[in-house]
Amino acid sequence: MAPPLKIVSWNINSVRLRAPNVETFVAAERPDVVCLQETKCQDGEFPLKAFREMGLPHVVMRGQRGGHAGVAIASRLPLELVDMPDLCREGQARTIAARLPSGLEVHNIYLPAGGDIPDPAANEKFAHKLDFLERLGPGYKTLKKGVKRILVGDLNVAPHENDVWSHKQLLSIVSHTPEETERLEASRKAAAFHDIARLAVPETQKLYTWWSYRAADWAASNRGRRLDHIWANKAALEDVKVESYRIHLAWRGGWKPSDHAPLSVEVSG
DNA sequence: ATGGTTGTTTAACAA
Repeated sequence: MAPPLKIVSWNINSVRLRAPNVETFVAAERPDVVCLQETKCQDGEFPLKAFREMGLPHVVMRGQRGGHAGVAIASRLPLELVDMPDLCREGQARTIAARLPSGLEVHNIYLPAGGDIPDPAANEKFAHKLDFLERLGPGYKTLKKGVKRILVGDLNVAPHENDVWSHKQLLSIVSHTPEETERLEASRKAAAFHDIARLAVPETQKLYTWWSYRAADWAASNRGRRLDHIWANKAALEDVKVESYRIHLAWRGGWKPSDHAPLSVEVSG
């Protein structure tokens, strides 16, 4: 039987600065596919050589000018770009998808953070975030059925009560408002995706993937949020078995860490 | 209740 396929999602917050972090992570965890968000570099600036040396020579990427956003998929196996739904009305570099030799599609999304004020009338960035969330469900509904798809990324929404350190205190904080959490769940269900984290870990258990840089001691205060996600559709779950789901906390610490920890899922079959 | 940090690109902006 073939060994499991290990897929990672990581908001790296500048891939040029943190290529060494990716390198130590890849050496320790040996993932087959690494999906990155907030690469913050244009395509010509991507550290391809470092990824080749990590054993991830196949890279598809989408960067933009100005040092914002940017997504990439790096893989041990060959990748073939596939079309994605049009989710970003601003045309930013927030989505990329590729097909593996097995036919499994990996979709990588960096959803807008949405600014600080949770009011679409007062905050254009929040309006954009809600629009992106609303496009997600219908966008995926139009894609061909029966294709195995795994969707990963920094979706910048913590949907459940135990996806944040304090449900009550975060209800009016962007990332956990009902406007966002309801849209995310509605879109996920409309697109027939399953939330791998909550298949693997009961909803009663706290799960975080992001901790603010602004805390004096992020681990001690542990005021985290689960902003990063791994979803799988029915076709994928019928074909493969989820062997593990992990949040790699160690990489939130160490040398110049991203404010997001990497997530991994192993699928076999 | 407020401010706290980081990265990119150059004083401001996004997160």
